[in-house]
Order: sequence, then C-alpha cells, then structure tokens
Amino acid sequence: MKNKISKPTESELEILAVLWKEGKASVRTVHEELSKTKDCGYTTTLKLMQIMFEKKLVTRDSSSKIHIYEAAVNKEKTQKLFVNKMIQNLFSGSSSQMILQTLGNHTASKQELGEIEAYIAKLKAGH
Amino acid sequence: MKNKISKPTESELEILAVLWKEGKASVRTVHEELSKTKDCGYTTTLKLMQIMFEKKLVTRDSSSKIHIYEAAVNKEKTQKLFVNKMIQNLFSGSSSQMILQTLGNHTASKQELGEIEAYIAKLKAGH
DNA sequence: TAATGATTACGATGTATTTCGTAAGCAAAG
DNA sequence: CTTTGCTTACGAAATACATCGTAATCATTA
Repeated sequence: MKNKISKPTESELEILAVLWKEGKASVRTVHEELSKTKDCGYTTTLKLMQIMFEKKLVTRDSSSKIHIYEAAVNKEKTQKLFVNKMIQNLFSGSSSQMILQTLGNHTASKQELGEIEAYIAKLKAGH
Repeated sequence: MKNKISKPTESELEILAVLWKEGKASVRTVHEELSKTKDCGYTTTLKLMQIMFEKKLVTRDSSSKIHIYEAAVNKEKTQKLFVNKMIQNLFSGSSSQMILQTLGNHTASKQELGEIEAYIAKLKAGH
C-alpha cells in the first residue's frame, strides 16, 4: 500500500502548475490564471478540480463556501515521474542521451551551462 | 500545410520504439516484442498499427500477405516533441532546470558525465 | 423579504484511446 | 480437395478525458 501517485493528465498538470505556484487557491483563482493561456469555461475548471480531489491529486478546505484547494502531490516527485517515464519510453532508459539531446535543442545561457557543469563536477567528485 | 506530427499516444510510442529499433517489422514481430513487457492480444496490436497507418505515423508495404510496417516519423523529432512539451508543462520552460533535476535523480556513469561536459564545453565555445 | 450573483454539485455529451471478438482471405499441410 | 492456421479487416465495447449546461445553495444587497 504505497501512496501510488496517479499520473496527472495534461489538463490536470496545468492546474497543478497553478497550485504549485500559488500554494492555496480557489477554483476562481485557478481558472483566472488558466484563462490567460487557455480558453475554457469556469465549470470545466471546477469539474476538473473536483475530479482531481477524488483522485487525491489535490486536497481542499471546504469549511467555507468557497473551497480552497491545494496540491496534494509533490512538484519534484511529479517532475521525476514524468521525466523517468519519458526516458524509459523514448530514450531506452538513458538519461544522458536525453540530456545531450536537450542541450542541443535548447539555447541555455552560459550561466545555466555553468550551473550544469558545476553540478556535474560535484557528482564526479563523488558527492 | 506542414507535415505536422500528430503526437503519438502512449501505446503508439511503444510500437514506434519497436519499429525504430527493428527498422521494418510485421505486426507479429512487433507484437512479440511488446509481449515481453506488456500483456495484450494480437489483434490489439494489429488494430493500433492500422490506426497508426491512417494517422501516417507508420508506412506499410502490403504487397505481400504479411504487411511490413516501418516508422514514418523521425525518432529525434519525436523525442524533441515530447521533451519540449514536458519542459513547458513541468519546468516552466527551463531546460536547464530539467537537466539539473535529471542529473540528480539518475546515476549517470563518469563517462556519460564526461560526454555531457564535453558537449557543454563545445556549446560554450560558441560552436 | 426578494432579487442578484457567485459557488458547488451533478449529469450529459463528444471525442479519443485501448481492447478484443468475429469474419473473411489465403496458403500450406494432410 | 478439405482442414488448419495465420493474417488482415471491421465493428463493437469499455474506459478515460475534456467540456459544458443546468440546478441547487447561500450570502449579499436592494
């Protein structure tokens, strides 16, 4: 009996992103935020968040009329979940393969590259 | 009117992975390969591959009774498609953020780390 | 008190995805 | 020739996802 994370869907991820940023938020707040990039009705957001509550992807405080939601899944864990899945699915399990690809496709700043180098140096040093 | 890649589903990716590895393959071959890790019927695999043919994710040679399939979408392009989406969805568009996370979660060998370092050096040099 | 407005609950729809059963075709074996 | 076995085609069912309309609730305000 592990607290098995159910894999969030695309839309659910969008909502989680808002909650991770805001901390706690009402449906209205989340919907407003989503509306900046997405076009859908209020009840759609509401319904999604209700479903996410059933799936235990979020918790909510329903003591007042306006329910306040909060992410119930950890951001880093979720990132890991998706990254691992992708490495398995698309890179035959090789993380370095994915990293090399990503470095080639994106324009990371010199500063970012420096951070990555520093981190690698630390790893090589044997942490 | 670009040859817009339609995003393969989870199951379709599994099939593509086999085709990328094998080059050309019959439904039987693909199914056999999938069966090692997944449990589903032969006609399921067949149906999926037929749908993928309609979506133009694969091509096929149906000159003989046993149709021979081949991936119609490029492996690197598809990898890019998914990696980019994930960076957007889960890392606010920051590729370096994802890379740092990945380095932390996976055990890359010293050799792999070396390759990544070398690649970064090349990037910093301004290619 | 009655109307207004925001909120949640619920159910329905439409589409995509995954799965499989059954039929039909064809070739090899008996 | 007939049976057996593998293959594709087709359609149906089950599930998941995203979307929205409508009703019910409740507090505020007129």
